[in-house]
Amino acid sequence: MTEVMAAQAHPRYEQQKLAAIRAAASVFADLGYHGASTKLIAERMGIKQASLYYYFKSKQQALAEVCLYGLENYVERLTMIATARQPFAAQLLSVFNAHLAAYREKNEALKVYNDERLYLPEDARTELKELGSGYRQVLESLFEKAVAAGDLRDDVDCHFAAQAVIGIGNAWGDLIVRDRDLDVVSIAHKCTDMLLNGFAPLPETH
Amino acid sequence: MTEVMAAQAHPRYEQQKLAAIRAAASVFADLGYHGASTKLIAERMGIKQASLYYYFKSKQQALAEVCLYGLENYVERLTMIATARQPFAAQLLSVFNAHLAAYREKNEALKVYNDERLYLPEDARTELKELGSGYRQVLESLFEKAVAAGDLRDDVDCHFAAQAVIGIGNAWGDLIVRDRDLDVVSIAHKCTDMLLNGFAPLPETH
DNA sequence: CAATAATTCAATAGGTCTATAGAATTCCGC
DNA sequence: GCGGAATTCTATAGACCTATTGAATTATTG
Repeated sequence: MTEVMAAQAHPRYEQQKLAAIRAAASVFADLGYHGASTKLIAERMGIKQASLYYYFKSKQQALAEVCLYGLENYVERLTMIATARQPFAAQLLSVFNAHLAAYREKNEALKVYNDERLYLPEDARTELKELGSGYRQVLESLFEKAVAAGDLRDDVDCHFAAQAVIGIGNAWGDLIVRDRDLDVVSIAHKCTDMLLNGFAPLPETH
Repeated sequence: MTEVMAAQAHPRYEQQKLAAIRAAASVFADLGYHGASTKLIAERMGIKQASLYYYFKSKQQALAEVCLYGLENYVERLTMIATARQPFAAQLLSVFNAHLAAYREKNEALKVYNDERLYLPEDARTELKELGSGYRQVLESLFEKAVAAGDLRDDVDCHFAAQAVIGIGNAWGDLIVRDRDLDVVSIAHKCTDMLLNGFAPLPETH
């Protein structure tokens, strides 16, 4: 309700607000929303617990903002990939690369979005839901176009395919977050190859 | 330390202990480990909060037991599938069927194992780790055998493949838990087809 | 540098949670 | 139905957590 938050223009505020979101993302990612304490979030950004409430109205709002932050530019990036004029295989590779790179860069916030958003109240979730299901829909229509263009088998279930891409991406995303040695590019290639060609040997083409 | 727990033989105890594990699994699945309260777990099984401590030494022990319960027979079932004499494609289908069916049957405990086990202390996690990585290893060697037998391309990264199967299975498992209308068998078929043949159209075989 | 605004703080109210202790109740063989 | 064991209960200590309040501090601007 207070317009304090809207009174930006102060660079310090913006900077600290971002630090607060990042700290919250980090703690939520480590301990989960319910396991996290505002004290720890504040400590991780170097202020006292009560000061956090200068940037968040409540712990729940912090979660909502972390989730939004995690999705920032995420759907846009996918849309750009989907509208680029490229062979489908290259697009799919870009999708995996972008998905996995997002985990590596903003890993915590995205992880929080995936794992903790369900603890948000209904109304806060609807805003996210649009963004999130937007992601799946863009992916789905990318597959549909590829089927129409003959780049994919015409019996492909595009809804299934989109879910599968997200599932694989998130599964590897989690592993990537935990193990910094894993190579994003290599994994993206393998995911793409698996989805396109499968693991079965090529039939004899004589 | 107390031997009270070991003094079984009382059918009532076994029955209530199981009910306690199931109630804990249910609440942990809904709210996460940290979001769950012993009060709610007790309520969901129809007793008072303090009575729960007759069955669990602590909330943490409850989590450990739920996770173990979630993995029960899980690796065994996979091992049976892997050692059966069947075509690889049939085995892979069985793997997905078993994985998804496990989610549907004991969905809560398995979900808890996947999502909440990281909140267990080191020592409690090692026991689970053996079981869990056993699962991946059985899967991995199943792929290795298939490669050796020529049922799969010889450039398949079996570690990657095993992780992918688990990732896809868990992703769909989560969806299955939330939407009872989804058809396990149909999804298992699509997963198998995707992994084996990919989505790309078959090359012309003229 | 004075005044004003922005940011951070200490202190705490009020709530919930885990786990324990010991009393009350239920169950069961006899 | 009696007596002891098994199970469940009430009550509560002690810890932690969120959010508020109003004061203290720091930054900014004229």
